[in-house]
This record gives sequence, C-alpha cells and structure tokens, in this order.
Amino acid sequence: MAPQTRMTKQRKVILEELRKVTSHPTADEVYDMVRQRLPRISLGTIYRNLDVLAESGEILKLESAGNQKRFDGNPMPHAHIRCTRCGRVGDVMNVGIEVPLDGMDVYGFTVTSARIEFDGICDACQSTN
Amino acid sequence: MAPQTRMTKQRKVILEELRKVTSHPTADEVYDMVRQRLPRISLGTIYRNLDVLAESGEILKLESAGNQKRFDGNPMPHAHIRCTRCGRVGDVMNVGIEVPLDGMDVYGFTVTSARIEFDGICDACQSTN
DNA sequence: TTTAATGCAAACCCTTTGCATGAAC
DNA sequence: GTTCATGCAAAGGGTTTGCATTAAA
Repeated sequence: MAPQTRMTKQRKVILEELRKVTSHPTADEVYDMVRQRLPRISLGTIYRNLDVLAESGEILKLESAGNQKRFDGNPMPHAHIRCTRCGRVGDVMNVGIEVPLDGMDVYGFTVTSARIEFDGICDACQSTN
Repeated sequence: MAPQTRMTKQRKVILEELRKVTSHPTADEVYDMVRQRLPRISLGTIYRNLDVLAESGEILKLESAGNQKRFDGNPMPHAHIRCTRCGRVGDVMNVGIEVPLDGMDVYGFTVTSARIEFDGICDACQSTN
C-alpha cells in the first residue's frame, strides 16, 4: 500500500510559512522563508514536501499547465484542454462563455485578459489505465 | 527602433509545419518536424523563431503561465491572476462564473475540470514602466 | 553591403534523484 | 527497531545565450 507520511519539523514549518502568506511563492521563495527558522533545510526537502502537501490537498500547486511550453499554429484565441497525465493539449471549440472584463478590478493588478482552461484525460491515457 | 525581421527559410518552414498540425507541439517536437525538411537546423533556431512568431502574433505560445511553479497555502479552489511581466500571482475573489462541465464533450478528451485564468499587470510592474 | 539570423556548444535555471544518515512512529 | 524523510551533491530536462559565420534585404 501507499507509505504513510510523517509530520516532520520541516514539513510542519513549510506548511506554516505557506499558510502565512498570500504571495503564491515559488519553491525557492519558500526555501528563503523556511530557512529563517530552519537554517539547515535543503532545497530538495522543500521540493519534496511541497509535492507531498499538494498531493494531500493541504496546499495548492498552481499552473496545472505542464513544464514544457506548447505552440499553436492557429493564433485565433480559443480554449484549450490539457491532459493531466501526459500534458497533451487539445482545442476546445464553441465554449459558450465570455468572461466580462469591463470594470473588473483585482487588488494589486490591472486585468488585461481572461481565459478558460480545461483539464482532462486524453483518450490515449484513458486506455493506458 | 525595433530591428526588422527577415523571412528566412528556417522561419518559413517552422511556420508552415506549425500550421499543418493541431497537436500543439512542444519546441522539440517542432524541431523533429522541421528537421525532416531542414536537417541542419538547430534547436536554438527553433526556440528563437517560435518566440519571434509568437511575438508577431502569427502563432500562439500556450501557457502564459510562468516557468516556475507557484504554491498557495489556501487549498480552496479560487481563481488566479498572473502578471505577464514578472510572473507574480494574485488571488481573484468572487468570480461570478461557473463553467458547466455536465455533458461537456471535447474530442479526444474526458473533461475533469475547468477554471478561469486572468492575465494582467501588477502594480509594481505598472509603476516600473 | 549591412545587419538580422543561423549553427553550434556552452551556460543557465529549475527541478529531480541517489545515497548515506537521521528522526518519526 | 523499522522505514520514511533529510541533507548534500550530482544529474536531468528544458531553454537561453555568446560567438563566429551565413544569408536576407
């Protein structure tokens, strides 16, 4: 079965620091935050714990988007769906939803555009259960 | 002023190959496609041209999401806005839009979720014009 | 002829991993 | 005592860059 997890000092501090802020820090920013309390922690431990915590749903890992950039020969704006298993991307046509930006005001930002992103499982991954 | 651009053989073939497919290829996949017609092209040229073409709007570079992953101590699903200049991420509260997934059918995929993503310029970048 | 673009290779950045050691449980 | 997690350092994957050379315009 899946191995159990242990609430180590490191994992606890990482979670606490992350809960303190709303800045959506990167892994190295978390590293800087946590190092002030645990100076000997390693970056590898940060990465491993962020993954564990995201896996268990205690934190959110943003950009479900894959690591590699992808390109589209069709420059017309349209929605995309990404396979959460393999990263494959497909087009989503006829999304009958428009996000109104007029008067949209987000604290600390000037909104320029919005889009809908879909997640899913592609047929190839589906059959490779 | 901005330097002019030249329609090189390489750039032309990259654009043509990208227009041929709907697979949203990664840079190395474009490399493989193009290499069949221009065997001596380099991966660096692929990257440089994909950027030029995206800049000029002839193609789309997906995942406006940044390169680094970001983490959120608040695991409640909520929308995010990303600064297209510096990558900073903020929360978007009270987005009064729900994307209905029931009956949603996308060719080649089983849809599992959807979210709205906002792009913008953060105040810090705004003032650093 | 001028200068943007190329090919090549090295450098870069972020992330992951192997391994011996340490600490939850 | 068992085994999951750590620290460290090296390796990995994707992308960018410096430089001499080539080729658009």
